[in-house]
Parts: sequence; structure tokens; C-alpha cells
Amino acid sequence: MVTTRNTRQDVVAAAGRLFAERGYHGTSMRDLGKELGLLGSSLYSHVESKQDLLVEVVEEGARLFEASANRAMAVPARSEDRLRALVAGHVDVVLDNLDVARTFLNEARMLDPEHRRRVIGARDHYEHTYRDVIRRGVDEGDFNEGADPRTASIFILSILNAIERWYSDEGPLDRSALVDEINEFVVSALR
Amino acid sequence: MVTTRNTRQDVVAAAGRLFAERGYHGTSMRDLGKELGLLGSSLYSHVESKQDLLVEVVEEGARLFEASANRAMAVPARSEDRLRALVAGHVDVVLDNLDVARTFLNEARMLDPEHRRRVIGARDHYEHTYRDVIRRGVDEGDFNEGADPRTASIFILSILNAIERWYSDEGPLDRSALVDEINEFVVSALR
DNA sequence: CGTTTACAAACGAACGTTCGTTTGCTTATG
DNA sequence: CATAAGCAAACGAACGTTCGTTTGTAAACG
Repeated sequence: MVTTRNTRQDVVAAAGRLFAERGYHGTSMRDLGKELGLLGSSLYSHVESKQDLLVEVVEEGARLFEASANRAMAVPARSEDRLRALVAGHVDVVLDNLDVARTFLNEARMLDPEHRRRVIGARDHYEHTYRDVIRRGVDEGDFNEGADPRTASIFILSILNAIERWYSDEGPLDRSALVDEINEFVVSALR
Repeated sequence: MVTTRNTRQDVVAAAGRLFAERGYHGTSMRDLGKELGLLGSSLYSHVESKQDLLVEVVEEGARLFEASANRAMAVPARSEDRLRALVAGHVDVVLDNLDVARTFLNEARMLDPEHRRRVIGARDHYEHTYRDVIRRGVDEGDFNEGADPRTASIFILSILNAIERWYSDEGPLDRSALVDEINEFVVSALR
């Protein structure tokens, strides 16, 4: 028997899992306890409140996406390749952290107003990275002049953020094929 | 004072509004009553259960999208114009029925398994309409041979289904400009 | 025409259950 | 042995729903 005690990280991870699956309001502290083999009340040894758990999961999501964008922008490259790197990074974040990403995308609106504002700010900042890359690509002649950077970035992120709703590892598309399909679609749309 | 009595339709409409705003599990029957100037208990004069309300709203969404697709396909046209009509119809359904569309898109997974299966079936059928139009467009040479109808239709629907998350009437884009932006993006991606 | 009958809509109280959370005690681990 | 983790029990509030009753209006009838 090697059953270890639970850590705060375990609780946060389980919360991400259930929030992603059933939604924040669809998950009770007792559900969450059961997931870890605990009573609901025992979670309060690790965490201050249920809302606290949501904050933790959503902010982890925000950090992951921001870090991914920074990595993609750190390498010198032309705009088209920057965009391709942004897309590949986004797909990695979503597929490597499905529960966190789903909670970030679907449950952030359940946050109290203050934290929600912060998350929306982070989301806007992330979107602006896409926007800037597209604008530069248009200026440099990589992309079509008719492309509006704002709507184009929204469309690209719409495709990326929907992945969690349909993609399965067991489907006909592996991860790199998925990235390629998205990038071909997006780059042809902009070119 | 011309305060009319509430009808079942009023209750369903208010439910759509609150389910869209706060989610199914984030809306209580008392919240819903307050929205109509009623007690929560009074809703049971109109409706059998809370789940019943969700079923009604979501199935209305399914009907609206299916009817829209049927209208777009009824007119003889080449594939590219069919696709443009599908997109325009989808945008109309979302913007003319924001609450229903949002509930359909985000809360359908809260349905009991039986109703959920039905809705997923309707969704699959709707997606296949897009897929078929794209495949025909490829066959007829309107669209690029490299375009995979399955992923392309998913990407297009990802863009369309995200509209409710960001679009505002008061933004810089009116409805027909939105439709044009999406259609240009999508058609260039496929061409 | 006035009165009774019928009915749908809403009320207000209460049902049993579940919610998030708190408290005090016990157990196990470092 | 000190401390962090977990249990058991309980809290008050909120949940979805049911109940018996009241209200206003519309239909049926003498």
C-alpha cells in the first residue's frame, strides 16, 4: 500500500478535473472530496474556500497561456512563423492541460468580479499578441492587406479555444496533424 | 398599469436569459421567479421541472439552427454561395436569439443523458451539412483539394459558435460586416 | 342579466435534501 | 512530540419541489 496523503496540489488538480467536466456550480465540495477519497469537509485543511480553488485553477490557465505566448515571441522569426509558433504553443497548452484549459475557458465567468477582471485582462493581453503579429505580417507583406488584425485574431482564437470541445487523442488526427491543419487553414485565410 | 399575466413562453424566455447569463446550475428557480416578478414556487404552474425548462430552451436552439441550414440549402447555388448562406444564416440565428443560442451552446451538456444524446445528434447533423457543402465544393473545383471537409467544417463552426462570446452590437462591426469578415476569412482559407 | 362554476396563475409555507463551511477531536507522519 | 491531514458531526442557508389556498377572469347557466 503506497497511498500517499493528499497535497494542496492534488486538491487543485482534482478541482480542475471536476470543474472542467461538470462546471463550477455543478461540482460540490463533497463531490470533490469523493474524487480524492476524502470527506468534503476535509478539503478545508488544504484550501480556504471553493471559490479559492476556482481562482487557483483559472489563474494557472492564464499563466500557461501567457508563458506559451512569451516563448513563441522570444525567437526571432518572420510573422508567419511567429503565428505558426503561437498556434502550436496554444495547442500544446490545451492538450497538455486539458482540465485547466477547459476550466479557464468555460468557468472564468463564475469568478467574483475582481478576479474575473484580472483574467479578462490577461485574456486581452494574450489576444493582443496575436493581433500584433498579424498586423506586422500585413505591414511586411506576408499577409493580405485586407485582413483586419482584430477580427482575424478573434477567429484564430475561436478555432483554438474550441479544440477542447471536439478533439480526441483517439480520433483520426494526431497532435501535429491538428496543428498543421489549423496553421494551413489560418495562413491561407490571411495570405 | 397594463401588467399582463405570465405565460409559459415568458417563463421559458426568462429561463433562456438566465441560463445564458449565469449557467443552468448557477440559476435557481427563485432567481427565475424574481426575474418575472414571481415566487419560485409559482413557476410550477407553468412548468414541470427546472430540467424541463432547460430541455425546452435547448431544443428551441436546435430547431432554429436546423431550420436555418434547411433554408440555406433550399436555394440552388454553387457550393461557395451555399457556404456563404450557411454562415449568414448561422450569424442571424445567434444574434436574433442570443440567449437561446448561448444556452444551446454552453448548457446542453447539463441535460440528462437521453436529451443530451438527442441534441448531440442534431448538432452532428448540422455539422454534416457544412461538411457536405465543402466536400462538394472541393469536388467541383471551387475549393482547394487539400482542404479536409471534416476539419474545415469544425473550424468554421468554431468561429461561428464563438460569436456569442465576444460580439457586441455596439462594437465597430455591424452584423453584415461580421458576416462578410467571416465569409472572406473562411472562403480564402478554402480557396 | 346576474350568479354560479371553472380554471389558470400566483401566493406563502413547508418539505426533505444538499450546499459551503466551521468546529473539535483523532490519527498519522516527519 | 509537534504538526499537518482527516474524520465526524453539526451549522445556517439555499436548493428544487409540493401543498393547500387565494385571486382574478372567463364560461355556463337559471
